[in-house]
Amino acid sequence: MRSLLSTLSELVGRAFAEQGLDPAFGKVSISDRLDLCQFQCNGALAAAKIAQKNPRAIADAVVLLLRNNSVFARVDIAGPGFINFVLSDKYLGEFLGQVALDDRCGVPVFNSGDTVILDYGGPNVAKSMHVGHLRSSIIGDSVRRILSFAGYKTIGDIHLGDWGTQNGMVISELEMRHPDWIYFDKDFTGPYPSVSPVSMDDLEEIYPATSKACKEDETRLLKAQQATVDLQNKRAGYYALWQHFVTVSVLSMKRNFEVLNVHFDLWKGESSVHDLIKGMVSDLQERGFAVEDDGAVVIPVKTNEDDKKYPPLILYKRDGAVMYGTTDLATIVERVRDFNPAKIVYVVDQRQSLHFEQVFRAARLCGLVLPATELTHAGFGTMNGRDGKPFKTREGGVMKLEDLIAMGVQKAEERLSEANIGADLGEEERCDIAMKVAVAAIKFADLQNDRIADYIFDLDRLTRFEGKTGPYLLYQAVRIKSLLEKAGGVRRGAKIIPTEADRSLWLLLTELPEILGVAARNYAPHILCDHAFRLAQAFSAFYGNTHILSEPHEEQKASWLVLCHSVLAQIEHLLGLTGIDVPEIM
RNA sequence: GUUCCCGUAGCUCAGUAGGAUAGAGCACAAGUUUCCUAAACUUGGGGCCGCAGGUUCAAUUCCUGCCGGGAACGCCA
Repeated sequence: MRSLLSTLSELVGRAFAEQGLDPAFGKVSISDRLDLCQFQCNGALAAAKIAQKNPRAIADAVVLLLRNNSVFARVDIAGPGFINFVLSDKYLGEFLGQVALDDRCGVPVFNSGDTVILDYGGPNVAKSMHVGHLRSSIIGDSVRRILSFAGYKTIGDIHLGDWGTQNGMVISELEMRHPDWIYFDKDFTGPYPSVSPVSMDDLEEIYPATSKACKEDETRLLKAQQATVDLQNKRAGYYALWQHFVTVSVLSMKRNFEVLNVHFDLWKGESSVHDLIKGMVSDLQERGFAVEDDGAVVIPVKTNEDDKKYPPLILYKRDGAVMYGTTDLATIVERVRDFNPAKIVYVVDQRQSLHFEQVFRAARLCGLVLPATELTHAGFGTMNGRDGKPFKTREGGVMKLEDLIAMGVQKAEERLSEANIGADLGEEERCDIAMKVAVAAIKFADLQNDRIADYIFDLDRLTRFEGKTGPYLLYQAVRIKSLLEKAGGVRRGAKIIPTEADRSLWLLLTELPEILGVAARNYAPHILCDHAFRLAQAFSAFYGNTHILSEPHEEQKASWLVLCHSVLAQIEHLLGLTGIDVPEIM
């Protein structure tokens, strides 16, 4: 169904058109002055210059055409030419009646199925997931849900970091520790054992150790780089060992992502495109885009359109290894070939903006994508500690994701016991509720921030349950669920009667389509978080001074129950788009 | 040095293609529970929207410069 604002804008636009003005001037928005009106149109001010008329004169003419329309209870002019609208309760009630019956909460489909590929998550093989991986996963997952709801066909790809130097580091470290392993016997022809010789715990110890060693010792680093080249050339033992790293790491990742309710359609990685690289590079060399420079093969990406200085994108290092720019470019080739996407959106740390600028420029320069294909780096800011530096635990390390979640769960469990909620439930169900509360707290605390800005990671804030938090929203939703259950359900199609007590809340329910449009256009989940909170807060105020179940007038009670139902539906929908589940009780 | 991002209340942050009186949470002060879940609600104090110009009928929002903070800048990802 159409949104209220677009319907009103069209109506007002026609009034502008009748004066020979662009109907776009009729754009209606939510009022900034709710004390004066519900909706406003500022078009008369903008039109004044073009029409060479006084804005009030234009507004007067528009108002004259609209004043007797039954949609409005009031249309008037304020200040220099703002046109203010108050809807008739009859129209508002009828419109909201349709919203209440709509399973999309009144949100139209914005797009008829263009394919969008979302690249997010991107954890590295052989490293454990820490809080730093949180943002990419949950922002990306939310953007995927938003675009999917908007009508796009979405494909979420985790794009594992599985082909880089860290693998060579770990392999060479293992070779030094266990030279007798058959993986390092060049004469061994296989098959290799099916069980991994290393566990995730082993890898968590090995990677930091080898990483440190490589930083301190150049010959150690050379060894790691050589192992990387050998791996990329698929030396049998190394490749078999690497496959174990991937299996073990992916298993651990899946556990984390399941808890976070983060979903991927594809579990591809940098290594997935390895076989495409050789052909792609030689093609680019033949066409003159890729050139040799200082022993490496690069694509100069500086264009003449601007005088910005960009380093070239490196395809092959001097030692013959490929880099993530190479795999990212090849991945574009693969995605275009397999899915012909309208957009590819990368939800990756903002600090990589230069890298993506290089990759995107290279892709366009070499004609690897159609000009109309959107390539976007939807970057996100760094999680900093209180000192403004990237977050570290007190011990100086990074906090593991599992530990963070466990802290939240423990706090939620304490809360349940204190309030004696769910005492009659089984251990498993109580655990499920605590998990949902903890995940809501963590996700909401992160997602409510504008994606691009750095933000202060505060443990207390991530596990806080009061105020503008995930648990607050869950709590409001749960309260409504409980109330609806006590009321014995909602009468579908019940007449909606706006009153002083609830009108502002009803009006809030008309805003969802535009909110979603903004969130989808800007890849901005925080817009949804903010709106869900506003809804919950407005509902809570209403709930506080209105006793619904004891209302004697049946018509009024039925209208309020529709209100409760609609608020719940929208909150659940908004939370669903951020990947937050609402429990039945809490 | 070059480029990018950020600067809004004591703190953490919103402000959705420029609009009328800039909002929320936390913290602080005072209140609310014989009644639908107090993880709640109500009320209060708190702001040269970093600074200076410019564009505009209108700038927290767009442009330029400066100041302050962060980041990236060829063989890590």
